Amino acid sequence: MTSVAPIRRTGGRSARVLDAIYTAVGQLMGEGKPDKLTIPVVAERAGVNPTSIYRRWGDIDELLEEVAVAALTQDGDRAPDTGSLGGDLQAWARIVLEDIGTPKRTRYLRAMVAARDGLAPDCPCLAQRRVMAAELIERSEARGERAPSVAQIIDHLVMPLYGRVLMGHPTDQADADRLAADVLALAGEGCSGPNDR
Amino acid sequence: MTSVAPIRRTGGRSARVLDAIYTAVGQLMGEGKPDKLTIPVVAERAGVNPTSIYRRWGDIDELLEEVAVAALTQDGDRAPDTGSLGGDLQAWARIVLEDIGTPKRTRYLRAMVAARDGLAPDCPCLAQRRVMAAELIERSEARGERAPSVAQIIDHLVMPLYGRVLMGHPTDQADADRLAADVLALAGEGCSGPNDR
DNA sequence: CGGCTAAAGCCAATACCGTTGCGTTAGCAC
DNA sequence: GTGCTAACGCAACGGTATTGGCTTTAGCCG
Repeated sequence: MTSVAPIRRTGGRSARVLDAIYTAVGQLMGEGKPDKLTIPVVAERAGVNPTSIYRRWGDIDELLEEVAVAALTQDGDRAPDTGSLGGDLQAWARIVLEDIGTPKRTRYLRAMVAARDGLAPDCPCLAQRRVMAAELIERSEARGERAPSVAQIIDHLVMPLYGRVLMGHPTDQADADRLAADVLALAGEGCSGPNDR
Repeated sequence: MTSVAPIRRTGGRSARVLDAIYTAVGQLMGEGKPDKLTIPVVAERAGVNPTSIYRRWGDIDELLEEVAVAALTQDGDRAPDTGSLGGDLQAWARIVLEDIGTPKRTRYLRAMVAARDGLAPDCPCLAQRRVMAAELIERSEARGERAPSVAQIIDHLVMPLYGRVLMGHPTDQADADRLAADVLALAGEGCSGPNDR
């Protein structure tokens, strides 16, 4: 059987509905606990029929995950450029903390983690971070400095911040600064071999 | 008003019911996603009336959180004692990864994170880790070695592991080893001041 | 512009969850 | 053993999420 290509309709109304749903989820996530976040509620807030949501996603968690990754992926933050790796790391650490530290973003993060099952090669919400880290490193090496690897920055700067936020551990700018300092120290010492993971 | 002390009944039947519920939650968590984990389901699996669960916890999330912290707190792991800080860190990193890397434990971790709302001074699932870290440090300093702080070990060894697991990022023993090596390097260099946070 | 049909809306039926009131069982203290 | 009552089991209720059938709207293509 020659299965005909299903022609998607992405424009006009569909786009409008989808956008309304996204913004509705965003609003509701910004307001309170995700516990009471149910499909009928989202539908009403979006001025959309619940059936549409059921048809398109089928499950709240799927919708939540989709919105969460969308929200966590598009951070238009520019990588800081202070002239030194230490300054860049510190500034960037503060930015990341500021970003994921807001209640809404924290809920998004938790929702995304909760929705996750099994192993996925790389989490979409870290992709942007990797790009940023790589940019910092590149600039640093262009200046002739010793720089840590992307993996090291992710593991020792981003992961602690994400972990703290996820666990609800209070974290302030000073903590971010210390993490940045530690990573910088790690770069200065080539102790752990090539470490180009 | 002399509020009479409510005499709890912890023995016999109550204990049996509670144990059945705990094991039921454990089984169900080991099987699949927590999405479909509802009170009636747990009750049926435990051979217990749903009312008992509602009365005692009132909410699934509370029950889940309680079981999760119970499961994540009681790790009877002995802190490894290899004779050197580097060896201890590496062995411990492997243990921790082995622990939280199992599907069941990972789901527990995710459930606990999802249940979290707002900021709490310290996450119960990290308390035991802190104790272990402190023990490692103590032994190390007794040998006259330079040791990192507890916070550093948590931030740079435990958090990356937890973060990776939570995000579903594939992690193997080699990754754990590298993290341990990095922390060790961090200890060797006193770059970031006293750092006794 | 007009036809085709994907996608949204509407409505009713269903299923399941959470809740409450009351009778029954069985710890704990004496 | 006996009494008291905490904790469990049972059953019925109310509400809300979910599903299916059908109609209506409006993208996309010629």
